[in-house]
Amino acid sequence: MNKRERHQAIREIIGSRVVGSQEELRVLLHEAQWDVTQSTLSRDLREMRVARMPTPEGPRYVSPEHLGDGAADDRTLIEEVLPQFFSSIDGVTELLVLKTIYGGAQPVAEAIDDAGWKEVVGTIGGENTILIVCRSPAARETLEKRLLKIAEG
Amino acid sequence: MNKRERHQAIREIIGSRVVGSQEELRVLLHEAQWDVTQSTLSRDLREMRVARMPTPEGPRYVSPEHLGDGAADDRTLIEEVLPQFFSSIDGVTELLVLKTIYGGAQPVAEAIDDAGWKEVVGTIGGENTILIVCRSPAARETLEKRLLKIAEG
DNA sequence: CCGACCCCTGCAATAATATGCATTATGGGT
DNA sequence: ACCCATAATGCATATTATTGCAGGGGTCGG
Repeated sequence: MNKRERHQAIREIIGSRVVGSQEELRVLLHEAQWDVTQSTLSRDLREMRVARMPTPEGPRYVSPEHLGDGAADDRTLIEEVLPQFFSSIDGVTELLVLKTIYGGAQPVAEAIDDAGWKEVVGTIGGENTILIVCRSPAARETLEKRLLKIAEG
Repeated sequence: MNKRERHQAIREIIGSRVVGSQEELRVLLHEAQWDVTQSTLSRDLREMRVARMPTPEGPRYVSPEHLGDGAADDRTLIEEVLPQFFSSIDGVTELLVLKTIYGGAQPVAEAIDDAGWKEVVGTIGGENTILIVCRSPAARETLEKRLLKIAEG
């Protein structure tokens, strides 16, 4: 009887198959050892704000936050985007600040994430500035040189 | 008796106010000189793929393109929002980098702010990454463990 | 003008969801 | 360990949505 875990289970189910009614969901949950009534599911779905969307093939439940997932496109290579957007780079301790032309921060930040470099703890991109958190000051220096090299083409 | 125009009228109504039932929508349409039964509206809403999203204040109809809107509304509880979006966590010194699924950074950052934890100096959220500035490396470790625990449900 | 064939709609029956109330679990505080 | 306050749940039922069916217009080809 753990509501939070059950919510998670519900998300996984409605995210991976077509669920058209709360009764149907109840059966699917039952197969996964969750045993609750339709009433509870009605309340769960409200708390989770799961919407019921009618379609020609019948209604289906959809998590609002997963609706934009279809928009996800192909990954971008850092070698392609950085020379195109690069403006300047600087940093202190384990922080690296990379500036790009306007609008370039997001794609570049994404490309850096995708590169999967071990020196990188994480990146945050605004409009034209990216903050890169590095694992150490030494890692920052390594990364700074690498990015500069890539930026030059 | 023009279905297309009626659909447009429906879009305008549900886009400009809260509509909680088809009967309610029927009355509103009636005030705008559209006279149809609830049955017809059920069919219209299906053709338009208008979803019904339950909320604490009662159900409401939302156009598909606005479906994600309510997701981050007042669900500021970190326990609710983190398991849903969590991807990974890492950090250095007093910086903690939390990664989420795409689009999850904002709501989670907001939830962390709302939690009011003393270890947190501040947060910055991008698209799928949150930078959490902690009060000290020790605070960072404490927070990292706590968030990991919450993320697991 | 007449049918044949649509699509659209209302009506009424059926299916699905939401909720008031009573009961049981859960988490603090002492 | 006990008690209280709060939250979670099931049951029965109210509310809401969906749908099978039949009728009303349109349109097109004869």
